[in-house]
Amino acid sequence: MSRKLNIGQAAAASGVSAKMIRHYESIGLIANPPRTEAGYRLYGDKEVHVLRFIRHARNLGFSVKQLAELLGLWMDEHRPSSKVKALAERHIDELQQKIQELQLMKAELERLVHCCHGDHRPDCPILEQLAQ
Amino acid sequence: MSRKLNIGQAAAASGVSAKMIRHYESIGLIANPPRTEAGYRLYGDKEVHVLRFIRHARNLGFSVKQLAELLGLWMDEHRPSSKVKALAERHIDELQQKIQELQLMKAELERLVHCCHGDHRPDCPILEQLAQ
DNA sequence: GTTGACCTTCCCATGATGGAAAGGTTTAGG
DNA sequence: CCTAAACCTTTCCATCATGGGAAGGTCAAC
Repeated sequence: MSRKLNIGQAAAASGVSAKMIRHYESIGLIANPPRTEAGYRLYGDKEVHVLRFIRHARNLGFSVKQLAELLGLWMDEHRPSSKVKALAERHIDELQQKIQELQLMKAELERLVHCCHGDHRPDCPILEQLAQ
Repeated sequence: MSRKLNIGQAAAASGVSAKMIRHYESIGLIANPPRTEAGYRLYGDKEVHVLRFIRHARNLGFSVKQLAELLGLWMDEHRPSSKVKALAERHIDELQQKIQELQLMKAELERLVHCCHGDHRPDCPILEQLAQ
């Protein structure tokens, strides 16, 4: 009883914008869906399921490239879960590296901000440090 | 005694790539430098100083837009340091928000990874969670 | 039967950075 | 003095994920 949805309805049902659905199709991440006679894309439950999977992975910060791998593993009945785990661990490492970068920036900025009076006078250790 | 540098030398002296120096010029972040008869850009100590300032600010994660503000304040003899401090604090907040986002992703991923056996079998809580 | 809300494709923009092509200049070595 | 290497110039294209908008076709409701 799963009647087909057009792209707007599929977007609403999956949380992926229509714009991005078309984009994912154009880069080959998802299959070309069937069309109506007028050319409207039609999505069934299965396609919406894939789109939701994509949204969840994107929410966890996976790149589209990693997404392609994840989708491949998801579709593969014979995947070893070790591959999925390794992929996720690689991503965790990337996230950690990014977090650390940002934390270093933040710590340095906080140090500078604590040194700055922040009043009407022009003297400012922040600018001085940037100018070195 | 500050002889003029061409763009490659200015890049080496400031740590900003020649490519980016031209880019900053094209978007109006820095002034158009004088040129030789052949059209080569020429940079003096002052310009290199500005470029170093830019690099330091970029290293702290300031956007080019914020950079324009920072440069304006740096040049302004009558700036109130409160403005610089406010700008920096705004940036700290942005960094913190980004850090938190990434930390949430990482925490969720770690939770999933800990549930996954990571062996030759296909069963994988990570994929199951993504598929929901 | 018209209007509004969809859909289609195509092009452009973001932000910071790099690559490469096609052509001119300068410099060092022979 | 000539040539080759190492510069410089501009212009275009690419990244990555996303959105905006235009121009035009379609569908549903009143």
